[in-house]
Formats: sequence, structure tokens, C-alpha cells
Amino acid sequence: MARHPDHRPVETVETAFDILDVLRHTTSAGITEIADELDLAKSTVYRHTKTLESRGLVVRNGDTYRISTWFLDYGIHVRNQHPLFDVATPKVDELAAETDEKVWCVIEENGVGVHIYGAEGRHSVRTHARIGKRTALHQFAAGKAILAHLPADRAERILDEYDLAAQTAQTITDRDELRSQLETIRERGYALNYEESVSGVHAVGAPVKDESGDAIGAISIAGPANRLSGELLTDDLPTLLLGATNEIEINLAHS
Amino acid sequence: MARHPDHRPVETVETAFDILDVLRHTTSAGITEIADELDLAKSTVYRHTKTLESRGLVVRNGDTYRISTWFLDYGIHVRNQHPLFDVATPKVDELAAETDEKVWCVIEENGVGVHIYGAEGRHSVRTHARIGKRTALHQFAAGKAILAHLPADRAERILDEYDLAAQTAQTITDRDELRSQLETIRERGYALNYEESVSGVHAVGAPVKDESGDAIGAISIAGPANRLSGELLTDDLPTLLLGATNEIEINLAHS
DNA sequence: GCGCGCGTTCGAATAGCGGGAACAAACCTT
DNA sequence: AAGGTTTGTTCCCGCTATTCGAACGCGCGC
Repeated sequence: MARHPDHRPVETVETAFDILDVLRHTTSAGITEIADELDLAKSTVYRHTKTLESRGLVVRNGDTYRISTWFLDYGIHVRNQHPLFDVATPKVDELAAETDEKVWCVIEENGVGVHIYGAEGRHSVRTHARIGKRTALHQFAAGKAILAHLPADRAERILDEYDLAAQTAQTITDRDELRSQLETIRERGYALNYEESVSGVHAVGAPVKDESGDAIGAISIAGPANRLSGELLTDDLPTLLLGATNEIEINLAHS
Repeated sequence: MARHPDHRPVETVETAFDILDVLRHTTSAGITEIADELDLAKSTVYRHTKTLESRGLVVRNGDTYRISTWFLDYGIHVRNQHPLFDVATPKVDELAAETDEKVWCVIEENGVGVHIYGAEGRHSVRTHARIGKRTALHQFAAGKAILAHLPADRAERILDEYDLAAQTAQTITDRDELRSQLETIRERGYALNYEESVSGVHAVGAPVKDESGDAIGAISIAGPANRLSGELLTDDLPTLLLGATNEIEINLAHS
């Protein structure tokens, strides 16, 4: 495990997923449209698309194709078998009912945060977040909570890779500032987000750690900035949230 | 469109998805395990898996791999952009709140029913249904409602293909019986399910039709057999349900 | 400590992928 | 109505990229 052999990827597989990516971004597209976009011969795209269609992975609608609900089956399966899902879901529901705000369960995968479950409170804010949404870890409360509780070298490598892109004017883009925030987060156990991912939205996030103390995910509570402020944001909600994540960690260890 | 050209599929793509299928069924597997299952050389599986990993489509955990949450992103995207999703979701929630039972939104794709959204009522039965679940149309209320409102030739072709496999002892396996039920369903506008998909569970299903009168999906209400019986099952719930699907159809036409 | 089993690497052979050109049908435009 | 444009579809050839099998090195457990 030292050398870099030439690991050339299987190009045919890459083009297949390139095609699927085009279909994912364009809702529905035809053969020529895809071929133009990817700079491939029509015949190549044709054969690939027919292959995917025969597997049921894309669905034909007249002369255009869209990706099929098999991906929903694959995706929900992935989510449901994640160790955090079963134990976190009921707690997320509880938190949403108690706080009346939007509550998310986020896991870490390859250095990004993935929203795997969300519960609506009665006064939930509507953001563009949705199940499956991937967000850079430094841009939101749950992500920062995860980042702060990852092994130091992994955290640094993740920061190297994603380079602190800004999402709003408040997003932390300075590495030193982020480092000191992460330190604070480690000390008090939870993270705050002041309009760093969506303007007008504040949030609290707390990590869910495994036996070795590394974060495998996080839970967050988000709401409008004017409602989530003062002691509610810095005391009441964190207390509630930490209680929940603590319970989740215990259940996680015994499952 | 008469001859049978030799439509040979792209085999490399097929093996890639064969690998993904193995990973989907086994939670997590190693290179050799996959290679044995598929009768492929270890080196082939190795290269494919590394390709999928470099795209983030599978995730490595020590020496085993699992499929990644990208499929959740793909899948939820497919669901959200389905025309039925946005208009059906609020109605499904309403029905669940009003009836206190489990309510599902199902769409038809390639002759199978796909559960794309479900809402819990306070007394929901727990079945093995979940988002993304695919079910043969003849086996459940929503599916029969769809089948009854598909163009006759398409419906027949679907029945040819799936051959009326039984799910419980009550599942309709006789084609003539099914045909006469579908006729009844067309007349009264809704379908009933007496333990045909899950023993102990009854359900009502009604189709959602597009402008041309063909079903694109259906909504169903399911609950324990002893609670869902008598006039509730044959009168009250159908009335409620048909009101909802009617509204959905109107909203669908204006969107 | 020895061996089985795992992931990993390499090279070689061939089959299968990709491209381009040509066809057919549908669709506008005129 | 006719011709031009664009689409999906088919065919075939050449070359490359995929596949396989064998060999290596490592770690785990018997």
C-alpha cells in the first residue's frame, strides 16, 4: 500500500454513468442531445442507452429517456441499511415535534455531508435541502459538528480537497477561523450556523460518534434567524439536541 | 420498426451493474466474494470496483464495499421530478391525517407499481412496503386500480409478462377472475384488496389518470383487516379517496 | 510459523467497444 | 406538396480497452 499503480478506470463504465448524469441534470433527453453534450458518437450513446433501458435503469418516453425509479430502490436501500438510520429516525421525529422546527439527520461520506432523513416541525422553514442532498461539511452546522469530531488528519485532508467554497456571504472561508471554531465546537459539543448555508436561517448541530469517538453523522435543528436566536439558540436547543444525540449514541452501541 | 437487429447490450456496463446488484443484495462485500458470485476474474471485479469507487458510487469500508448515497441523490431526484409527486404529496398527507391509516402514492413504470411516497397515520400498520418498493400490479389495490385504467393492450402485455405470481394465499392468480375484477374496478372507480399482498391487511386504491384517461399512478389506503371492513372499506374510505384523486387529477392538469 | 485466503499487480490476447457513414422517418418551413 | 433538416436507427470495420489468469505480498487464524 505505497505505490500508485496505473489504475486506469473502466472507461465504458464511466461513459455509462456520464450518460446517466446527463439524464439526471436534464430531466429528459434524446440520443443526439446526450451525444452532443458528451462529445460521443450517436451510435455509442444509442447502444449504451438501449443497454440501460433493457436493464430498466432508464425509461423511454417517446424519443427521450429519463432515469428510472430503480435508483430510488437502490438509494433508499443504502439509506435504510446505514447504521445510523434506524436509531436516529425516531429521535429526529421527536425533536421536530418538540421544537416545531426542521430537523435533519446527516451522515458523512467521502468528506461530504449527506442528508439522509429530515422531519418537519409545524413551523419548518423550507430550504432547498432534501433527502440525498450533499453539502460541503464546512458550510453548515451538522457538517461542522462532524468535521470537529473527525480524526485530525482526515479533517485536514477534507479541507484541502474542498477548499472552503462559500455558499452565502456568511460561510466560513478562512481556514484559521474554521480551525478555531472547530476547537470551540469540540469543547462545548455542538456547532452553530449563522446564515452560513442559507441566508435567514440559523441552526444547531451535534455530532453522533461511534465507540472510538469519531463522528459518523450529526443531527441538526434549523429555523428562521429571528426565531432561533438568543438563549434558545445557544442554550435550550443545544441541551435538547445533545440529549437526543447522546441517546442515539447509546442505542447505536447496543445494536 | 419491424426487424430484430442484434441489439447486443454493452457487456461492460452490464457487469458494472451486476456488481452493484451484488452489493445491493449483500449489504457489504469484498472483491473475491463478488467475483465468485458473478463468475468473473478477480482482477475484472477489482478494476470495476475501483472505477465505481473513484466516481464515489461505491464506498470502501476496510476491505469491503457498499453502494454509496449517490444513489439516494439520483433516486430522490427521479421521484421529485415525477409529475405526480408534487401534487400527490399533500393529499397523501391529508388522507393519512384524516383516516389515521397508512397511505401510499404509487406510480407505474414498465408494468410494475413503484411506491414513491407514503404517509403514516396514527394507527398505521407496518408492512414491508417502503419508498422505492416495486410490486407486481395485480398484487395490490393501487396496482389493480392502475391496471384497470391502462390501455387494454398494455394491460394484457403486462399480465403476459408477470404471469400473476402469488404473494399471499389470497393473491389473484386466475386471469379471468382478474379480468372481471378489473371490469368492476373500472365501473366503480376504485379497487379493493383483501389480504392479497399482506395477510391481515385490507386496502382501497384509486387511480390517478392523465388527460387521456390512462392511469399514471394510484393512491391507496391500507390498514388491518378487522378495522378496514364493512361500510368503512366499501363506502366511506372509497368516497374520501376518490375525492382526493379527483383533486389530484385537476391539479395535475393545471401544472 | 506455516499456509490459506485476501486484495493487488502485470502482461498478453482477443472480443467487444467506439466511431463514422448511410438509411428511414418524422417534422417544419416554404 | 415537396424538399431540407433533424431525429433515431443500423451496419461494419479497426483498434483499443477489457478481460483473464497467473503471480505477488500481506495478514489472519488454524
